[in-house]
Amino acid sequence: MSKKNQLGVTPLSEDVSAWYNEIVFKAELADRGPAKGTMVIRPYGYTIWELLQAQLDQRFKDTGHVNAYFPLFIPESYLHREADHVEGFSPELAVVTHAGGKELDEPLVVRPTSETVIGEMYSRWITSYRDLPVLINAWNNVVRWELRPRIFLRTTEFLWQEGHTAHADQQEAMDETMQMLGVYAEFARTVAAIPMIEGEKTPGERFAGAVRTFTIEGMMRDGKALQSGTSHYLGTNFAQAFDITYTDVNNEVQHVHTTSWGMSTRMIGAVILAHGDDQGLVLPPRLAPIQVVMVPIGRDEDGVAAAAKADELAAELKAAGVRVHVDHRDASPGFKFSDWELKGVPLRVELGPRDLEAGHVVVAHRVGEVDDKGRAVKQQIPFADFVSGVPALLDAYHDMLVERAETFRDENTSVVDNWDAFEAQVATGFAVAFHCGRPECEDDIKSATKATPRCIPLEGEAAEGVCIRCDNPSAYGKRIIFGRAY
RNA sequence: CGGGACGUAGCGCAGCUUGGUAGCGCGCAUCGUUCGGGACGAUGAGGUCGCGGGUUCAAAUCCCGCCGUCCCGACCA
Repeated sequence: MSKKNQLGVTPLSEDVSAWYNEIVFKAELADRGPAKGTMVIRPYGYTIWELLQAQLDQRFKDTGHVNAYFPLFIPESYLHREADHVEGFSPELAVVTHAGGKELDEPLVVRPTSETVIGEMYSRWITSYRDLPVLINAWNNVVRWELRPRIFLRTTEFLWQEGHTAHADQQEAMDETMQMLGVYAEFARTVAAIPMIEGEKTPGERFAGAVRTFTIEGMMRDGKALQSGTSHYLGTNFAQAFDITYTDVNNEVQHVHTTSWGMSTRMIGAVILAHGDDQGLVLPPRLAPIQVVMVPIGRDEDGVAAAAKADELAAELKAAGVRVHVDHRDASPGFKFSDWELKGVPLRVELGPRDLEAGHVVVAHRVGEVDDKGRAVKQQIPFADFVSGVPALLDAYHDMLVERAETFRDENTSVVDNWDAFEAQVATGFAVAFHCGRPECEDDIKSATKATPRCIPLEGEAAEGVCIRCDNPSAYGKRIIFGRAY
């Protein structure tokens, strides 16, 4: 049993798993559903998802994509058309065998991902080079019967978006694959304040049915990696399986080259694990349901006056596009401070009789300088400056979170060239090392250290050496990133 | 599926060894006092002790069976 602080939360440093679960429940992000592995996303958590969705969706639109919706149920036979795909997903399929009171002629699988149905539809829609490219995204839910669920990180049913594009040739499809990887990395940094390592998965970690799989990998507060978005070049694998062909300018029939890319509710888990601390959640401002919380202080007339001023300032902030909330609950200020810290609100504003008289508010940042009691150093800001200054404060806070995460990641990443150093490094962070590229060697490293190749980074100097584990010549032409993963 | 822990009030837990009126803390409700870092007092509501059998005058407690949950591993966005 780990010791808990006064909030009843196990310290992050003590037990990350316990901390994570307690934060998710206490901050009211989500709750467990009645069926194993399912989750209820509560309003506070769902608002984060809506903010994430809106900002990611805008980026898809900006890069020329349109949204559509494809069915939840897929004929089981469809999955079998692409050999690697069915092999990869079969173990985790939920299959409907009975419906409408009788057994179905052909079972239906609940989509684990939609390459197959979408492939089928694309084969009907695409006939000419003039129909290409097809640039469609879908926001939906998928089901994968995972053996060990964890809220947000790996639930049986999860929400995500899956982009599916079809192109005339490899070059264009690869450009799309890389473009969307870049969109994810930019989004993660700009919106979620998480710096990501962009890279390619090794063959052993590739998506079932893909020719090449690219990933963004973030480092969580315990030094573990979280795959936070993927972009796949599928070659003509699905085009061949679903007969997606077009006639080119020379009147020759060609298979299209397809891509798929996705980001899921796991990203909420990434935000929790990348930024949180012993006090609770730390939300990046652009995903925070509440960016500024105002706590009026005082009783009787003082309290009424403070509350009125808080409402007035909040109305001005709201007009300026800030997500602000005034806490009118009948509870002590101290309670409210802790409560909003647990919920990760970036800026807290205190407004009491003394401030009213002086004409300023007291602002505390959720993460920032602390005093000797470990509490946020507060600053006094005149009313007028405050209202006009909040957007800049939030932007600066965002930048600080990015920098903090980046510094943390860099401090916990090391280039290693011998096995002992490798073992020590992956216990607490990322190791950058040579690898021979053999799947058996990857497995061996995993059973010895729990670490897996996270990616072959896009960045990173060309270099050759010997495998960190088996001394065979290195593959990939550069060092690759290893780490323990969620 | 393997290893571990656990199921008692909304939440966290004690009680079980040695069977005998089901408890504590938090939370909740009402009233009063409080209010600048999780305030305090008084009163009160809230339980088929996971489910099914068995032993017994009597089972949360002992016995048998089942179900479920969580954590660690294999799978994975």
